[in-house]
Amino acid sequence: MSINLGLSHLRAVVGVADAGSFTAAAAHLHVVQSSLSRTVADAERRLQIRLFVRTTRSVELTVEGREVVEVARHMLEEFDSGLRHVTGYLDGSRGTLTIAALPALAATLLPGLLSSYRSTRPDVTVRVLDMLSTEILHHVLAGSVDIAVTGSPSPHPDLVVQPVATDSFFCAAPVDHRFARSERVTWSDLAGEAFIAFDPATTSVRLVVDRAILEAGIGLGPVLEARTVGAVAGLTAAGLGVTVVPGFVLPMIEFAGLRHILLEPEVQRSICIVRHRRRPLSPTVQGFLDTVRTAATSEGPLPAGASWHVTPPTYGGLENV
Amino acid sequence: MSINLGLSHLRAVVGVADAGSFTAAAAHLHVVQSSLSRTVADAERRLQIRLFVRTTRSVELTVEGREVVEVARHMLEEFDSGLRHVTGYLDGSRGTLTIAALPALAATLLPGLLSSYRSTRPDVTVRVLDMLSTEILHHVLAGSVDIAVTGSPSPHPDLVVQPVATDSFFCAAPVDHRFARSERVTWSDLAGEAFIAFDPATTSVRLVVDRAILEAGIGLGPVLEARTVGAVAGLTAAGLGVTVVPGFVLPMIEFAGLRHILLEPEVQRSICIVRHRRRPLSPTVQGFLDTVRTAATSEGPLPAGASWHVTPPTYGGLENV
DNA sequence: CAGATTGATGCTCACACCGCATCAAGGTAT
DNA sequence: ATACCTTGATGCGGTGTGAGCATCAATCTG
Repeated sequence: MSINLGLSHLRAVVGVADAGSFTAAAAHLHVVQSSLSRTVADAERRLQIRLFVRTTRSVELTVEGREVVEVARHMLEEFDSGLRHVTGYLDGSRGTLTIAALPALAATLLPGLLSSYRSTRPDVTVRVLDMLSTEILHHVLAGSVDIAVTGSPSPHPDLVVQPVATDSFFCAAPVDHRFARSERVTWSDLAGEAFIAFDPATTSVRLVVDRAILEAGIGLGPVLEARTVGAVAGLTAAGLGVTVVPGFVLPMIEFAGLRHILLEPEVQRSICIVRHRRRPLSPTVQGFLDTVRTAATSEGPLPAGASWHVTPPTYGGLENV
Repeated sequence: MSINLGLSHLRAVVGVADAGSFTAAAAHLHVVQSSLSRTVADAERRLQIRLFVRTTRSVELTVEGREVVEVARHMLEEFDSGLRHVTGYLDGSRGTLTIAALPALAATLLPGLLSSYRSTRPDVTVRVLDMLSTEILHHVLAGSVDIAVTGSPSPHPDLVVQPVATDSFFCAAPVDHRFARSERVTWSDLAGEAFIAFDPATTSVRLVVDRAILEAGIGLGPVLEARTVGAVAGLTAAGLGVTVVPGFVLPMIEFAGLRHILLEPEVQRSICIVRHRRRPLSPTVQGFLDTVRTAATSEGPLPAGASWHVTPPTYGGLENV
């Protein structure tokens, strides 16, 4: 005989737990305080347990309350994400496609793909949200985007990942730098070099670069950090150091007149399409995936150092996106 | 602007999809048909999409309906299991402990543990549900049991698995069989032997045995299948063949007066405690886990071929149950 | 063609939920 | 110390959702 709790009970309990106050939670949930008070009391009555200890001045979770809230929060997240998956899918059926992508990919890889896609489905409204890689995965999991295009995503049981391209890392240096005249540059050559790095909090590139530096067993010279591609390119062009960027970023730093040299040993990241395992594939999404596959097999143009990951013609064994 | 669907809508839609009929689904959901008809229509109105094509004689899912139902089903499963986790946890706080276990473990391993547990918490009501290994994991995932004791469970992201013991496999033979006089028996020795096997549909032991036989690269003689330990032991004692059982089953076949010999190379299965990652640990569950740890470290008595998996005193790196 | 069964619809009613007003209790400020 | 403010709880009235009952049109069956 399971206890009958509704969604409103869960939202009320989690809301109060998060806000730490009935009044604040009520405002946040767009109901009046009295209603919320009743709903929480009702939940406690149904569970036959006290979830909060209230004094007239403060609200605190009980031990049991803390556990219940954790489970309830997960239930609500699952419910809401399910709802978003459904509405997103239905929007897709009505002609909307929402894609999350890394800024560099949104600027270089996506335009060509979307141009091809537009020619096959001119009626579809496409939204591109450029954001950081961790944010991207959250959006896919939460169901607020149809698919995502990102680099080497961390595995997750609810995510289906399909590599579509690989992207090599280059050293970019000002034209008067000694690297600009050399035929080849290795990671070890970066030892002691003044370096312009991406902000680790905002770009996933930094992670890969740090790791490669670590594996080369060297130390950099003075490091200068910047958040945007433009700033990094500008600082590099000004002679403040060299930098390392993936191939898909090269077109975006062209303006600065830098020279780029493939770093050896070659370090690659894979560019992947990520979608939620349980999100139904709407016609618009399916169409986009078809476009990507066509582009990959026909080897459409890509920036230097990047290449399509050609999907085998038969999908046996491989998870079909 | 997300669409506002309630649990009742989801239950109605999934119910109709499963029953294939409004009337049947209404009966199953304990509402009248008219109410269900309205609820589904309301869900379709809110989603602005047709989920079912109805003739007056049949109901069929649309393409979109099929996708929506799949997501909705998952949402309901998640919701209901969350509810069961909460109520199960609260029951635990009130003094109830529900354990799922393989029949052999419920008969041999659990009694001693529960006896110790009873001495520390005499007020707790303990329920033991013995069932097959696949069923066991379903119950843990669905939240209908606190924990489970089973052998080598398949990994699952929502399951926390803690090995507590290992169990070796023995060949059991009638006293007048040649194996009964031999010092050692290898898996290869089983080649061509008449064999009493467990029904593969009802016991997980069969899987392990089949695999070991396969790896030994031999074929058995005539195979006789039975479903219960008693039947297997009886058939073996009657001279109809030899059998292979794990150590925890040995006490249960003692009555038949069989001889058992450790099979070489030694094949083991690990006996594990399994719990749901998000299920809060009630005092009763925590107490039982403490009892198990105490029994393991004090090396309490076990059947032949079985040994405790002593948990390292520090839990660094290991997932603490 | 008559009867049975299907899902949809008009009607009524009950209950849950919401908002407003108010209260008691416990902090805060002068 | 006392007046004031903020907190959560509660009495009350209104409303909307959802349930059940009765019935209908459409269709299948014999």
